[in-house]
Amino acid sequence: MRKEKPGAPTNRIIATLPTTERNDLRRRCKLAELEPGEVIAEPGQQIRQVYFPTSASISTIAMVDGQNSLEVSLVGREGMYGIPLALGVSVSSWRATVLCGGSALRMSAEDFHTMLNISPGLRRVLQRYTHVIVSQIAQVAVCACYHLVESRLARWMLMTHDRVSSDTFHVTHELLAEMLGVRRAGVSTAAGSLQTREVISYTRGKVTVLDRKGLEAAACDCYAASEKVYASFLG
Amino acid sequence: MRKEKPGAPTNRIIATLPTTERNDLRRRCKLAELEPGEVIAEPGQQIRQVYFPTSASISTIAMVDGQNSLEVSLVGREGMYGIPLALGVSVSSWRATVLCGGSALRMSAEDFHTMLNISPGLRRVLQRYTHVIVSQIAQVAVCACYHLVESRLARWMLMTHDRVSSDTFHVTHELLAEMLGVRRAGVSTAAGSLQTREVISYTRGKVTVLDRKGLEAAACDCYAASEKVYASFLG
DNA sequence: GAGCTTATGTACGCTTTCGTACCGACATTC
DNA sequence: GAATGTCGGTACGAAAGCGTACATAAGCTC
Repeated sequence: MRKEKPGAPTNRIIATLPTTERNDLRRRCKLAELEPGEVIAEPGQQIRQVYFPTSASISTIAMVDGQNSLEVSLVGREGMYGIPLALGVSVSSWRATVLCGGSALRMSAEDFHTMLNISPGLRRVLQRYTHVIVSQIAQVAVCACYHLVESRLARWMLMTHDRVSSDTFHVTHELLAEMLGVRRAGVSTAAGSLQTREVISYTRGKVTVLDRKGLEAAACDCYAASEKVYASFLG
Repeated sequence: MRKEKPGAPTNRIIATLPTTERNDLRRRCKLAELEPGEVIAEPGQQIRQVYFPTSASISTIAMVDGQNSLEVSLVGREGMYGIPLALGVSVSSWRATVLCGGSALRMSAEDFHTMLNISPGLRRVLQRYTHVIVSQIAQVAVCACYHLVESRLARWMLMTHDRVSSDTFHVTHELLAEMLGVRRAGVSTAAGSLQTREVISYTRGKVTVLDRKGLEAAACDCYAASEKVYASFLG
């Protein structure tokens, strides 16, 4: 395992662990460089690895009726991909893909089970993280049901902005449409509106957040609600 | 505790436990009669009791923007209300109300924690049940995003039909509208269409399922998907 | 720098649902 | 059996988003 430089990005789940358990876990991890678009899991397939992103972000997307889709959760360095394994389930319900490339600590399913057995701290933090994920998925449901595309887009931008620590990231309208469960043309219109107000700039898949406050104003309350849940249970 | 008659309705979570653990759990439960409309939990409040319905059904509803709402899960005798406690979280994110009156086994939060400590079988089945709930909430999100009111209504009817073992149950259009996240008038139209086709009959809050197959045909694939998840992990 | 691919902007008519309102039917209470 | 409250059917224009299509523009390959 490569040694991280001091001040290097860390995963916040791992950061909560007591030193011994953290070292046990790190020893079983490999540092992986994830490429955007890389598929980590497909619905119905076995989950063979868990991921603790340190700078990458991973999107989990439910597939619907063979053609539609909806992002149900977004994992950055605040979380982990592989929760079903912690619940005694080894198959993935959803597709998981790398959204923003970057690094992540990766561990085999076997080592993960070993860690769950020997690390009470890991069990505890993952229980709470599961609760956060449940809340977030419910928030996705509510948001998809009630809020306008533009607000939902702003929320998505904010969540990604929090998860990758850069004002710039890559994602096309096409991909956003798949995640938000709307038409590509709908994303273009909403993004155009945010651009006109100089809240973001957008060129060929490269988004830059220009005005974070403006973005927060454009988003629905779902963003604040989600952040509050995270802060309460994992802050 | 009242003794149940042989053949009396049982809770399916409890039914999976080995005899000793099941008896331990039963000893800590009281049989409660739940009235329709009774509020079991409010968002932000402590969860003081967990419920294992044996014939009642409990609806958990996320509140949005102070006026709107959406049902995120439906608990009948196949499940339990109180999952957050098993994840180390003691406050409820959602409102929980009794939908169809009936009986449930009720246990205090303290006893529930004791049971989690002494019963590996309970821990295991509740982990799997948590996974099922996560999948169902994601299905709600997808369904709210993509499917028509009439299909969603049919799905809801099917899920309730499965959970209370009777072809007749009580629920007003008003309440259905709150659960599906649509207008009351929208529910009336959709229900009217199902009535015209003699799939259900509806009079002043009393629904009767006349044609189960017809209802399945009217529902979206979300129903089948949810049932499949349940069968795989708790069947 | 020509040609191709990918990404974005924009337009059109159509469908669904929304917000709101009103009315009739039924149930309960006095 | 009259009054009151609840429940359900229906109507209307307005809004949002859909499916689709086409054009422009930016990057990539050769």
